[in-house]
Amino acid sequence: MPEPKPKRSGCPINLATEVLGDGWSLVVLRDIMFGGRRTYRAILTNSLEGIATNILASRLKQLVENGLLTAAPAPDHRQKTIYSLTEKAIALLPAMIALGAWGRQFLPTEPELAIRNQVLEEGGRELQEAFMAELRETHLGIANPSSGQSVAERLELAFQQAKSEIRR
Amino acid sequence: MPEPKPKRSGCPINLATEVLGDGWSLVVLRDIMFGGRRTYRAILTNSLEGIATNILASRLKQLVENGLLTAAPAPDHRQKTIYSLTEKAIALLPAMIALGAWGRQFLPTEPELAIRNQVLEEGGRELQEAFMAELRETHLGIANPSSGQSVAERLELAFQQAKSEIRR
DNA sequence: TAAACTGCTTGCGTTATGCAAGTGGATTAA
DNA sequence: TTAATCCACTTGCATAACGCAAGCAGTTTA
Repeated sequence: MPEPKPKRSGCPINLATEVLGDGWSLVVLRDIMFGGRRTYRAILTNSLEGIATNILASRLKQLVENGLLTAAPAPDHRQKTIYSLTEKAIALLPAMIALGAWGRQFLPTEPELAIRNQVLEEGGRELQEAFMAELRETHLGIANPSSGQSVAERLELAFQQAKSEIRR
Repeated sequence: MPEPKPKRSGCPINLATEVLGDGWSLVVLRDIMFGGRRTYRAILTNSLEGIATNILASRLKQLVENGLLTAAPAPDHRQKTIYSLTEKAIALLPAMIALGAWGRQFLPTEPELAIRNQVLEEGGRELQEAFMAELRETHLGIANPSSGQSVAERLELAFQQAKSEIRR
């Protein structure tokens, strides 16, 4: 059995850094959380930043080991692996939104790539909770009683609108 | 003149990761922001995680290059460098609090190291704003009209209380 | 039965990290 | 005045991580 490697310290910021403090973990989680990618191939071929195959494999493995993802074979294709967010990963949403809001304010973001984050930030705690409930339904199978247009749909719509506005 | 190196993408999460996505940047910022360290030596000798000298030097340089810190010689000691947070770094506070809250919930944090984060999270937006105003006064020289006990003092008090409670 | 798809692994060169020691200027104490 | 200490690093070197391109083995589809 793999014993947990010793932690540098018990400070929450440090521990979060030890889990997520590399160049790819948050980007992979973003693609699963906001982009709806569920497989190695889906992440790889749609990767905006061009993640390398070995890096993606190692990150997925690490995220599973750290309890942020679970892996299960696809029902229709034994070799295909479906990755699901855990509650631990879904609970990262507020931090990701805060980090994205900071990025939008201080870093040279592109509007159509920032729009999902903007919608979620402006939607406040209510919209964030609704999105987390959707993620829990999609990834954990926890029934979500909310009705009407899903947050995921709203995000996708905003993204498409932003894209078309930029093209003209 | 140093031309900016090409970004992997204009996504806010990715850009934030490119700036902060390593094992030390957030930890150094934490020590300056919450620990009140202002010099290389102060960070190094109090480092909970035992940062190496060359890594600290390279991170400080990087953080200055990325506009999160400014460096100025100390008035009493020409060789001593005082680092100050920029507005860009102070604006990271909400994200750091959110990340710390996540760490407290899902990672094996130690109570006395988590208490500052907890106080700030439970204090809500109001306390966060008050602390940011204090940081702006301390690091940017922007007058802070607020009176009474400072947030920094409250955090320190909570930390000392947590420490003494643990020792018995 | 072959082609395409699946999730990887492997080799290899480059870059980053980590440890220990050293450097050189500034300040302080005897 | 001189020695010790403080200050912010740098340097050398070993190890680990990253990044690119290619390859691989099982699965499914045409």
